[in-house]
Order: sequence, then C-alpha cells, then structure tokens
Amino acid sequence: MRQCDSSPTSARHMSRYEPSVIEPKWQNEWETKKPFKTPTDLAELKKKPKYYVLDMFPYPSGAGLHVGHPEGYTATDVVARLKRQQGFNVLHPMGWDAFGLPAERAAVRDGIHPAVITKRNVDNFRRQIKRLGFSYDWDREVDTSAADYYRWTQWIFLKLYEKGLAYMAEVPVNWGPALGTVLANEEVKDGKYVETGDPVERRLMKQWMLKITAYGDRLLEDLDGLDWPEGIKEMQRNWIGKSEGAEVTFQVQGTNESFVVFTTRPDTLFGATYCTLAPEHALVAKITTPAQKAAVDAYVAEAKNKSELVRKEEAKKKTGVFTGAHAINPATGKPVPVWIADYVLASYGTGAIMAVPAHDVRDHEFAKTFGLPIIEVVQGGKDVQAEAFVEEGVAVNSGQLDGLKTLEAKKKMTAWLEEKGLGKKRVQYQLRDWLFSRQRYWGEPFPIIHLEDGSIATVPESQLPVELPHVDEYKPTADGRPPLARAGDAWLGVTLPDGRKGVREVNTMPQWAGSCWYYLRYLDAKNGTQAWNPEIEKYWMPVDLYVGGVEHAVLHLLYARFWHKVLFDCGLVSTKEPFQKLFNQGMILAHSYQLPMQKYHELKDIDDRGEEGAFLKSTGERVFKQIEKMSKSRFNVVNPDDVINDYGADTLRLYELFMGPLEQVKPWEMKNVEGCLRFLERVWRLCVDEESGQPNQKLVEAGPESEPELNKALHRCLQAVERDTLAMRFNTAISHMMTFTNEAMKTKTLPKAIARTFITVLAPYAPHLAEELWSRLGGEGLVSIAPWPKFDASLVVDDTVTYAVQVLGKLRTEIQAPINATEAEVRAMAEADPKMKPWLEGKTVKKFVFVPKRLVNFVVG
RNA sequence: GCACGAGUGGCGAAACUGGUAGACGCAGCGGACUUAAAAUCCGCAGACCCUUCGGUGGGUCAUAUGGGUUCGAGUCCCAUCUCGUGCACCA
Repeated sequence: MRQCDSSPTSARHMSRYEPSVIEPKWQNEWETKKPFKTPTDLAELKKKPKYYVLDMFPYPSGAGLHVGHPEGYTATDVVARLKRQQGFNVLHPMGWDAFGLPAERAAVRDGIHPAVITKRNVDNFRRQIKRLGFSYDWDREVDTSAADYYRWTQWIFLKLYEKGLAYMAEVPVNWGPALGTVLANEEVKDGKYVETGDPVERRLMKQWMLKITAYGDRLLEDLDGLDWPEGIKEMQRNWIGKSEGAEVTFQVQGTNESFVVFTTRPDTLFGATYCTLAPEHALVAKITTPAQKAAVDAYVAEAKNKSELVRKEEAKKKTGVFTGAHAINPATGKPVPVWIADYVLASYGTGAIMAVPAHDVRDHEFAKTFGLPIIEVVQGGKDVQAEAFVEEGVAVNSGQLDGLKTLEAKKKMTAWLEEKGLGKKRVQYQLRDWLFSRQRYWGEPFPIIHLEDGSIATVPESQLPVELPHVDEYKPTADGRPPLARAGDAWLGVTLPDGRKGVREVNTMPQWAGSCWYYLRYLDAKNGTQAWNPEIEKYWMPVDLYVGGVEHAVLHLLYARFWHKVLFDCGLVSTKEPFQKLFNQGMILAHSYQLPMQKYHELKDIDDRGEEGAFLKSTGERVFKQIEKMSKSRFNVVNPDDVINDYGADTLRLYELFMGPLEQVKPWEMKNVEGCLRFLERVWRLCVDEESGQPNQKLVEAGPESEPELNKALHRCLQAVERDTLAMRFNTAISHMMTFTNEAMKTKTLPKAIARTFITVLAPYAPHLAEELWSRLGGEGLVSIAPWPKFDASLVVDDTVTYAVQVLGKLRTEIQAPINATEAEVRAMAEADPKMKPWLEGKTVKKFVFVPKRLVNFVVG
C-alpha cells in the first residue's frame, strides 16, 4: 500500500500527485459546468453526428459496488469521452434497475417499504459511481421503480395487450404452501425452498403470458445483421431453437383415439417401431389396457414426483412402461406398441414421439433396454443393431422413398402425409411464451381491471400510472393471494364510466419489464407527456455500443429485442433492432484464502509468503490460495471505495482496463494497481516540479519540432491510442501511453505543445489528472471537451526500417535499410553483411523471400 | 455427454491479414542518490549450452502435447490433454 507523506508542513506534500485533492475538485467542476450534458434540443443535436454508448444498468443491491461493476463502465466512459472529443454528440446515461426481489425480501423482514430500501441503495450506488469520474449525463438518470417511469412500462404493456400479445393462461408455477407464495426458480432447489427447506410443489395458476413465440422467426433472422459476439448470437439461436419437421398422426388400434407426434425426420417413418408418450400425456389414461394399468399408474406417479436432481442422475438409463395399446404406423400400416417414458417431454413438441431406434440415440438405448425391434431405413452407417446412425444417407426399407437421399426423402414423405391427411409440415421452436406476472409487491402493477362478468378491461392511457398502493405488509394474503390484494377497496375496486364494476389485477410485472425499454427512456428522460419524442428517437437510435456482462446473453437481450420489435410494429421506434453493437466484459476474479475444511478467510488475516504458500496469521495453519469469482461468502470482494481511497479514481480506472483484454476473465492483483499509480505519478512529475509546485523546468515554450524524436513518439502514441481505444483494446492503448511517457523522461526538454497534446490523449483514461495538468499548463477550458488531436501520418513512419535476415527461416542477423529500398537493394545489403558469410558461403540460394519492411529469407540448398 | 471459449516467462499480458515471440506493467537483480531506508532515477533480465579476462562472441531449444501444410506457424489443418462458461434426454 502506498505510503503517504501526511506532514502538512512538507512543501513536497503540496505539490505531489494527490488524487484525493484533485479528484473531488474536478468532479465538482464537472458537476457545476455540466460539460457532459447532452443537448435535448433537436435542432441543436442535428448539428453533429451522434454516438450512443450504453452500459447495462445495475440492480442497486445492498452490498454496493465491487470492482467488477466499473470495468465495463470505465470502458464505455473512455469511448464516450473520446467520441465527445472527436466532435460527436454523445449519449452516455446511467440509471437503476430498481424493482426486484432482494429489496422486497428485506422489506418483508424489516417491515420497511421497499422504496425506502431501494432509495438507500441507489444513493449508495450513485455515490460510488460518481467517485470514478464517469462522464454520464446525470440529468437523464432513470429509475424503473419511479411512477413517472413505470407509467410508460404500463403503457407499453397496453400496446402488447392491444396487439393480442398478452394473454392469461393456466401455467405451472413453484408454489410454496408453507409460505403461501410463488417462488422464483432460483429460490427452489431439489423441490425445496432454498432458505427454509420447506417443500415446493408445481401448481397450476392463472398467469399473464407474453407471446414472444410470435416473434421467434424475426428474433432469429435479425441476429444476422448485428455486430455482436458470435457466441452470444449462437446462444440466442439455440434458445429460440427453431427446427423444421412434420407432424404425423397415429391412430390407436381398435379405438377412435389418435395422437400426433412431431419429428424432424419424417423420412424415417418406416423405421418407427414403437411410439412413446410423455407420462403426462392426456391420452395415457384412455388407452392403457386393464392389464397394464397398475404399472402405468405407478410410473406416472413416480415421474411426477421425480425431482430435477434424480432425473439428472438417471438421465443415462432409460425407463418406461408399455401401455398395452398399439398404434398404426401410417407408412407401413402395421401396429406398433405405445409406451410411456419420461425421456419424452410433455412441454416440447406434442408430448409424443415416433421412435426410430435405428436412427436416434435415445430411441436406440430405449429399444435395447426393452428389447424392441430396430429396423434400418437410412443406409450409410455401420450396424444399426449396435449403434444408432443419426446422419443423413439414402433411404432403404422405406417403400416409395427407397433410394432417395435424406433431404428428398423428407420432402417426399411430408408431401405424402399431407396428401393423405395424415400429417403436415411443421416448424417447432424451443422458445416458450414468456411468463410475465409475479405474485410480488415490488414491481409494476398491471393496468388491468377484471370485471364482474369475467371480462377484462384496460386502464385508459390517460389514467396511467396505476401506482403501487400502500399495503400493511408485503407478504401474500392468508389465502395465498399476492400482496397487492392487501390494498383496500379504494384501490382494488374500480367503477368504469359506463357503470360496470371490477377489481384491479393484483399481480405485478417481472423485473425484466423495466429493463426492456430503459434505453429508450434515456433519449428523452424528462418527457412528461410521452415515453419519448419520436423525432429524438430517430436521431439517437440504435444504440451504437452496448456493454455488459455475458450473464444477460439470452434473457434480457432477447426480451428487450422482442419489445423493441413490437414497438417497431406499432410505429413507435424507427429501427428493428435496439443494440447495433454488443460487447461483453469478462468477469473479474480475485484471490481467496481457504482452510482445508472449506472455511474462507479475509486477506487481512492471511500471511501470504508468495511461493512458500499462504498461512493464517492467528494459528500459522496453511491455507489454500486460489482464484475465484468475487463473492461475499469467499471474503474476496474488492470494494472500489477502498481502491480509490488508497490510489485514486484515475488509477482504478486505468487498472480496470490495463489488466487485460476487456472480454477476458482475469484476476484482480493489488500489486499491479501500483504500477498504474506509478505511471500517473510519472506523468505528474513530467509536468510539475514537486519541490516548488511550479511547472517542471523541462517544459519549454518551443514548438513540437524542437524535439523531433519525441514528437514522432507522440504521434505514434496518438495513432495507437485512437485506434486501440475504438477497437476496445484498452490495455494496449494504455501501454502506448506508458511508452511515450518513458520516452519523454529521457529528453532534455519537453515542449509544452507536446505535453498538452499528450494530456488531451490521456484525458479519456485519467480525466481528473488530465484536467489538473491541463489547467496548470495553461490549457483553454476543460480538457474533457478539448478537440481530439489528429496524428500526422508522415511522422509515424521511420525513414529506415529493420529487416530481419533469415536463412531457412531462422534469424541470423538484422540490417537497417531505407524504408523504400527495393528487393534487390535489401538483398545486396543482406548478402554483404559479414555475419551472413558463414551461412551463405558455398551454398546456392534456391529461393529468396522478400517481405517489404519486415524480413528477407534465403532458402539455400 | 453436447456446444462455445481459452492454454505464451516467476505473474498480468503483447504480437496488424502466417513474417525478428515475450511490447507494456508487476515481482526480481545491479547501480546512482541517501547516515540509512522508502520513494525516485539509470541499467539488466525466457531456458539451456559453448566461448571469453570480461557485462565478449556464438549456438540450440522454447507459445499445453503429438503430428501436418509452408521458405517461414503462437497464428492455418488433424488428433490428444487440461481449464473455464453455457445447456442438460428438444424428437
């Protein structure tokens, strides 16, 4: 840790680099002069090109920030500052995803209103974030739990409802009888509530659903035009899970009953030797023969009770029971047995499959287990009795399909099925409709009224918001209705203008709702009459750069895209996609110290002797040192407040980015933070004489050409920083600034023009230090909005370059050659080099490789 | 099991479309300044071997492992191992 000379009498003290003095000073200056305030006037805006840089806004938890949060925020801030200096109107806002479960739990526990808890947390988050000196336009701050925000969330819900995309359905939810409430999936493990161990059951409840499946195709197709990491796009594609195939109807032998299966391989219908229904399938009870009833009932009951864990463990072995019934294979006309098995999922497809053991791994295992026939219908594999052949091939044993390749066989069979009325083409998605209601207090109320006659009325737009009512407690009611049911009749009861009476919806929306459109509210955050002004929306959208954690790869990004497309269809936004470029930062890990018995210890209790190992100070016991995700329970959370107290915000910002590539997972090393501080101190000393506090005597009023070599280094630095920053390679951008500083240390004089230009370049990364030096060096106004310097292309190239001279690909010597030397000239120089003599003497050069400005290679015989 | 990503000095990492591997920083070592230390400044630094009075000169091996393509591979291809992340019988 840094040793500070705190003696007030020391002259040095007053003139050394003191982040704790200059950082609040400049933050104050920015706060009052508002250089980062983005114009709201459209005419004003249109004078400049736009750039919208967005951070995924945080959920303000009670724990406060850890150093992982500001990693992405620092990256976007550097880009925002650079773009601003380059003359763009930059939109760079911050806000709070403020509804959510933790605040509600705390409210139930302590009897405090969740709004109070949330405000406390937001205030703390804002304070911590402000200490890093980010250039947010704080006048656009949004809070999803504020009534003037969720008013518009409700308004968008009405749009969804009007388009028929919101509907109510009976769906299974996690019901905790002991708590009288519905639980989130994350609160349930092994069929028990994680906190108390009370059992949780699946129960059907009437819930609001959003028809995201109606947008499945567009959500899939429009991924192609986005500048997103390929991995994230792939995860979304898998999540949507589009597969094309056919539905086939099977008649149950000797009855009027039939069932429909979904298959992606209609070409293998001739090989379907049995069918399998999910245990939950409605037909199971009807077709089971009396002889099999006991066994089937037992299996169904067991499957119902099987916990997730048990099913995972048993995933390898196939279980199932014969129903006693047979179905007719429509292709062969022959009866095949109908089984039930829990490897068939009720929730996917039709809950029934035709089993083709020869060409499906799972069906093959099942057939082997129960001795069912395996018939090859696609040629190309090995022995299908031993192993399923799942690839494409040529149809055999398939009547009219014989000899066709898989693709044609699929088409022909589908056409045949359609012609005979036995089936049809079908596209199946894994994507399900979105369960959109929660039985919670701390969320957006639905603008919905349930009328006495059972119909649904919406609250008119003019009467929004439907505000959260006051309730005596934030728990469900005694009879298990959501907390909003505790609100009095004054809130619950509604009489429409036409005299009809009804009751308000008591469910609330999920946390995702607010985050689905916050990027639009930032555009026009103060608008009291519209969610946003359409002209302003046209100017700013789409988001040019969106940075956040990979954990939101699927849900948040898919839900937001869905809403955006609906808004697009309503003519309310001008782009079909909200986020043009997406970048995921990697997680920051930290060392943790753990005794063999799993107990974690804080760093302050540890004696870390490096290679020797780490030991517990109190007992001398050896502890394991490991690198893990930061978490409270591992005692390895690094708080940015502490880092700022010890090193300053500029050092923290720099280290966040210098650690390594932004997208990579990497460990926090306190030791390396010091290196960043040292760099900033060097920059300080370059400009300020620590003895006197006056500008360093090295600084001269001369022009940049008085130190030509340094000027070249400056322009090289300029070029590299601009290029690397815009490519989001911040770590190398910083290293180039370090290299320039090292050069500047060596020269006799430092022309002020050079120093000022360098400070302008440093400004996006270490803005407080840059402002202070800028003002001390007589810069005009704030460096944060000073124009970005242009590098001189003629200065970044040397007149001579170093050529590597290789023989058979191995480096033998180096030579200097003029930048535009010809191949023949360079070859002659290389051959003339005395060091080359032993390598070339008596050899014939079979080939000569010349790579301009880089190397030559003699291929000798 | 499947999908995706990643393996480079003691450590975090650089290396543009195949072209001098290890920039920059941390830790380390030597020197200067100092009564001394810290800080600072200057310098050294992949491993091994030969050579030299020497801080000289030179060579070999090195980017997880084994092959391949190429004048030339950290980078491209094949196989294997390890780690991380996501998904979990999706018909």
